[in-house]
Amino acid sequence: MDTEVKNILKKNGLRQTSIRSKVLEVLLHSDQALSHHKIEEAFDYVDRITLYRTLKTFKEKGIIHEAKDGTDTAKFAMCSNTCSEHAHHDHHAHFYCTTCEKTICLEEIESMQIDPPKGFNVEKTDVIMQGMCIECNSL
Amino acid sequence: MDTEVKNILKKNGLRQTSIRSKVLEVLLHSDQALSHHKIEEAFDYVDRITLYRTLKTFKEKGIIHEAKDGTDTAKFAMCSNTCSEHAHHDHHAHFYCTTCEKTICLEEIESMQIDPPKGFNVEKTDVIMQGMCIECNSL
DNA sequence: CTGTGTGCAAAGGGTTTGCAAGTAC
DNA sequence: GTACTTGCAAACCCTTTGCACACAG
Repeated sequence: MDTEVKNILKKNGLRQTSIRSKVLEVLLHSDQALSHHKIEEAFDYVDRITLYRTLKTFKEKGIIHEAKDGTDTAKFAMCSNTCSEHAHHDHHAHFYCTTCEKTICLEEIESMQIDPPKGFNVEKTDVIMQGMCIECNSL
Repeated sequence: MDTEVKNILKKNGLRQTSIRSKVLEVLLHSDQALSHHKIEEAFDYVDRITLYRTLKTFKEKGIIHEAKDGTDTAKFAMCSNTCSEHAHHDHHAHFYCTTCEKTICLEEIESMQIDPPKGFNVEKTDVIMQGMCIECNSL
């Protein structure tokens, strides 16, 4: 049914299982980065530990990225197509709306554009904004 | 002996206790943001729970700020003098060195300068850089 | 003396590890 | 059939809460 999901798993040498498929479906159709908890809720029931491992596997394969949003729980979102096992490219800012509690990837804000101080080598930059998102603002 | 420590506690209506004084001393004389764990190590022995509460109190009073550095544990550093109970100003970037594992406050990088997308209201922006710090670079 | 601070026990939440049973290929 | 996945139990770490005792003011 969802050939995109199938392809992603195949491309990464992962077996087609109902849990993996469902996790990918949920993330693919989400406009926001989701917590472990939210993903868990999308299932009638899923073993929490298995879900942790699934997410870890996806992260290692470069299928999803873990977004920090300033809250204590990590959020997960699909990587752009250019990501792979050895090259992640989630170099964008993340916005956490304190009203609706959504975590949104801001692809338009390239986090790597910020210059570090002289003498510092930067491998990775995270930009986390908190405030009110465009949807909550227009209510 | 350390009048600065005394003054900070007095100014914030906190009692002079050995734990609080020591925590402040440690943070005042540190060039980096320290984890709960590192602060704990500065003591011969300190009750971990009490230390949590001490840090929480300091944070609420605006004496210290909690820096996120991309690792899973929070780091703590002194606030600038302009911070108070109701107005925090730790609007600077933080650098985590993956070599020496230091977390450094980059006061020169104002995190609030980054513009959010149209329609979004930003209350707080965190910028976290990871890489190699100036000291490790010159070795 | 009074209220703030501390120490200890317990509990809660998130996450990982080990192992046996199940399943994709 | 074989290796990868899953499910369950247990454990680990970080952090918070409750309560009795200790101590700064």
